[in-house]
Amino acid sequence: MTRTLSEENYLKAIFHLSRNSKEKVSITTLAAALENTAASVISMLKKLTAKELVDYDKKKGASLTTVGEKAAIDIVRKHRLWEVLLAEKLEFSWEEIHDIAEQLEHVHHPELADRLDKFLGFPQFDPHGHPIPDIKGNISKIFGTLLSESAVGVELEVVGVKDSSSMFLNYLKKLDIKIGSKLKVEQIIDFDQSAVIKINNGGDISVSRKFLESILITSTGN
Amino acid sequence: MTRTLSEENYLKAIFHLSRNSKEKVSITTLAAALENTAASVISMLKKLTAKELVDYDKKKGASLTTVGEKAAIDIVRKHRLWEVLLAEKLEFSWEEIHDIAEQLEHVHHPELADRLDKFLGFPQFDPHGHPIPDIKGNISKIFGTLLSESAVGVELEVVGVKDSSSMFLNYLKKLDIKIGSKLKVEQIIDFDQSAVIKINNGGDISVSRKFLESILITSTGN
DNA sequence: ATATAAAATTAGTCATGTCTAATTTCTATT
DNA sequence: AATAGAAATTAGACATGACTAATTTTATAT
Ligand SMILES: [Mn+2]
Ligand SMILES: [Mn+2]
Ligand SMILES: [Mn+2]
Ligand SMILES: [Mn+2]
Repeated sequence: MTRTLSEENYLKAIFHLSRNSKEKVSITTLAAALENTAASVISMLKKLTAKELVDYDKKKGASLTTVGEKAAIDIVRKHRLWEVLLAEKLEFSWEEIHDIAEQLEHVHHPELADRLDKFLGFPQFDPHGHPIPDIKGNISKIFGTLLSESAVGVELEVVGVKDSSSMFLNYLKKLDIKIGSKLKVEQIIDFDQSAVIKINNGGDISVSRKFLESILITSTGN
Repeated sequence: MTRTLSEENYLKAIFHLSRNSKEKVSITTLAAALENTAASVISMLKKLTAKELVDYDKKKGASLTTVGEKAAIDIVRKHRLWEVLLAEKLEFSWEEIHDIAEQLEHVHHPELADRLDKFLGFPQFDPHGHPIPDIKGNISKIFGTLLSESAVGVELEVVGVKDSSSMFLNYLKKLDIKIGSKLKVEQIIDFDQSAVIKINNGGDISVSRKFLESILITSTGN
């Protein structure tokens, strides 16, 4: 009953996608997330359904069974713990760790996650600000809200990113934005929902709606 | 030009097998080492030959090209560095680390080995006493000689194992033999080349020839 | 030199996981 | 209700890396 790399990636994708919208995940959505075709997704979902890791066919869309969700959370836990090790111990930067963790998350050993967890001092969040499931699979609420939901003029602090791709993180690096950076939304452009923001009380720059939806912040009073 | 897990395991197997005997490796030998059939080995060797990682067909047997050897050493380096991390940082024991490292060695990132190396303080040997290739691919001579080559009555110290399988290491654990343990060969049985040995100046036990060929020792004077 | 055994090779099959190209089934909109 | 477009599904192909069952080649012993 050991899972293949592909199976694990499907489970994780379903987990993340149904986490946001809370609903069942469509073939099309999964296909886009995994960069596979709909045909491939369907055949894998059949396989996962047979293994009782996924509920499908019912209406439209897939969801994880209890066992499937447990497996997915385990992968996410490993992924985020490895990211902490890569960043804190091996001195990899924000934009490098995700792709390496994407490989490390598939290393199997019953005790590995727990040993890592202990060695790292039971971290609560990974370097991108995402909560690390604990040994029992409990996940704390995500910390912070999307920058896109912030009011204009309020002093904000970056607590995480929604998108961990190296493309996005390299962009942030160029803008000198990291966890702890100060942001302020100066204005929203009605036309396309883009915005002008101020970074670390420095100069103003213009960013897209997509950008605003990829950063997690908290308000720091004011 | 990224290598698959299978390709990497073949390269590593050829490397280890040609290291001992210094000669080209036969299909049969490789098949046994990889627990695959001869037919499978041949088709993979053709593939690796086409990729110019292996020289084959010539006479009988396979050997690594310069590029292939570089790749193999890189995998061995990662394997052993990960073993050090698993043992020293994550507190895994002798017999657990090899199988996990077998997975970790296939994680790809150009800087990963070097970062690990630095974090671990540039270890020279892995927890089984095997030399870790340095950043340039240089490998120190293996430390110690086989227990099977020791004279009777000489005080010896365990410096490593030749066989890192959990089956063998669990056996050693039961015998309370680890790196640093004291051994003495009391007598060799002519009939089957088995031996009676003394462990840590304790009781005598009888072990097979295969056992004697799986332990690396140094003489400690006397 | 010849028979026998071992080793290498070829041919064909299979499981996985992907794809493309139909085809079918929904969903909207008029 | 009819119909265009989107989403899901099916059918068939393909790459990878294994396998089994011949067959051929090579080595060894008489
Ligand atoms: Mn990540
Ligand atoms: Mn992954
Ligand atoms: Mn090992
Ligand atoms: Mn391996």
